[in-house]
Amino acid sequence: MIERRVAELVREALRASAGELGLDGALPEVEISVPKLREHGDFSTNVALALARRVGRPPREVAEVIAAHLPADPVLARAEVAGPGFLNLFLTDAWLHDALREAVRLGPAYGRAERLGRRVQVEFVSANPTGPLHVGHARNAVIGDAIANVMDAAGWDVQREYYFNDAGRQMELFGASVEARYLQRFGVEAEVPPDGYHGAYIADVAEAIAARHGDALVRLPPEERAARILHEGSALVLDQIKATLERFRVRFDRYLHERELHDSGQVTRAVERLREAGYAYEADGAVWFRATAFGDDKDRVLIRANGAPTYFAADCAYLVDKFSRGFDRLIYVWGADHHGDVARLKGAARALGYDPEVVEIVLYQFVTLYRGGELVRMSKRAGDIVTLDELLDEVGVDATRFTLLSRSNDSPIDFDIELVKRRSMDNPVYYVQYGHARIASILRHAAERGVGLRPIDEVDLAPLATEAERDLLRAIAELPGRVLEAAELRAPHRLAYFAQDLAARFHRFYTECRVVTDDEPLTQARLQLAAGAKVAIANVLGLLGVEAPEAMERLEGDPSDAGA
RNA sequence: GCCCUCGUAGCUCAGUGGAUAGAGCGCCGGCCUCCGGAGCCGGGUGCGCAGGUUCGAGUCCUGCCGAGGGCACCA
Repeated sequence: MIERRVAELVREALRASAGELGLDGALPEVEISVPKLREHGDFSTNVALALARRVGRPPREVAEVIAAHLPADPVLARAEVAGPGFLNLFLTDAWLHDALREAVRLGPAYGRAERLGRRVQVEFVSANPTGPLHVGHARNAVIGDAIANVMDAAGWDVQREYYFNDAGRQMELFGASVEARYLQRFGVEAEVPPDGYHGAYIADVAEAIAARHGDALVRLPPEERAARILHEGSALVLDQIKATLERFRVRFDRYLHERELHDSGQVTRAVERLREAGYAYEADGAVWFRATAFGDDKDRVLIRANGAPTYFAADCAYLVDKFSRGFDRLIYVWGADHHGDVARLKGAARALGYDPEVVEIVLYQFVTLYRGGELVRMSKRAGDIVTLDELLDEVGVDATRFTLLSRSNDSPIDFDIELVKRRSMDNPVYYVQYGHARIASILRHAAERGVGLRPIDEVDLAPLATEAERDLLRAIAELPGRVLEAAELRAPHRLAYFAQDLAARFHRFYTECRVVTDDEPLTQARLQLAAGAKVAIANVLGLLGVEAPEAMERLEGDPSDAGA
């Protein structure tokens, strides 16, 4: 990557000027940034600013010294000292051409870093199997999925995992709710518990069980019946969740059931381990975790007075399980309503003897559904929800994913179904996809005219000289760095913005530069540029889980459609 | 009350301590003999308030104001 090469040049210059600057000890970190203004060069570094105090000389003077020691390099055209002491570097076009060649040659692999040999687990969605997924889960799903994609591209070995909370009170309520509906279906008097689940989907689950067993379960002893229905009901919901996720293009390497942690004794062992470490104690008949030792507001219950372990106890067991699998990073994707649990989870990690820095929580704000400006109220208990499946039926996977990834995790999202459905500029996903389809169209057009893409190493790229062409080249060249950045910051939304930037630069290029002309060398160079842009857009969309179409339907009322 | 997140253009939002803070939407005006006009070009207004750290603060720290969320032997 070009930034690395530039940074190395600057480091060499630093080494060479160390004597003159009276610089002893370690060299400072060299940061390379892309200036906002063209006049400030292709890349810029602030080392001189950072170094000025240390060597006791004015920053501009330091920058001059470093500039004078920059090694000669075919990629480096010139360096300028500017502003308070920036060192601005102007490169030859060779680096832009190299980037384009790489994009075209590598295709789908362009922007993928070398393997780091580091392992990360991303645990996300992890919704209870008590009902269908909705938009809130959808945001969790796309954030986790995109972070996994992006970290994979950045060189991490990623494992995606879903944790089913299929034990505990909520599941019992779910089971009791399904059971009531099942019994009602066969004319047996039964009530859904007041704090149970009242949605229509509960009746659907009951119906599915009835379809399988008829009224056979009615005659079972109550305890056995409850267990059967809970088990089968949650399995049915789970299958439905998996199907929805599949459709949403979210895949997992592993599903872990909380039940297993209990049945295998891992929960008991984890609590025991906390006790041995001196971080668990008994009081009021319950077993407590000394969370206050780690900055939490209060101590937390591990085992209730009635002997039942809490979810937190299972979380501790899961933590032990995750650490035992040797990950370098453990990422949890949580809704902001769980921020209060962060301290105790990290505390648990420390108490169990692990490095809490390995545990990383990605929090995201809530999604509020609107329809044409009108708030869509949702209550899961009352069963008044718009399911993710319904949402996907109505607005589609691409628009849903892109929209949910187009805000920072910290920003709440107002998801207006009518707006996201619209194929308009309220909806940038189509702008980006259109860019991709347009390039595909150009390439088809060229092919029809008998103009094919030659191997890019045989093509002279020097004809790419206009501002629009160079801007597009730069965007393509920036992609690998953007991917690393998005991965490091766990901020996939940055790629959603970058995708729009890429598309915008392509659209301007398209408007200003005719690709297929009688000028053969120019045509060939521009075709290669278009092909590189296509790769870049496709790869960024791919990381977001959004399709890059070869063609799109023309809009009704599109004037270009009139004569076609 | 305590804790977390957020407050940037009329609206919705970007902006990992750097130079003149950006994009889309909306509004006004231009651009199709030609590869897809779902496009392109031009037009302008803004970092909630007050301190502090720094050569340099939208970004870091403190306080205040405002919005959302969390403070269970619930998830």
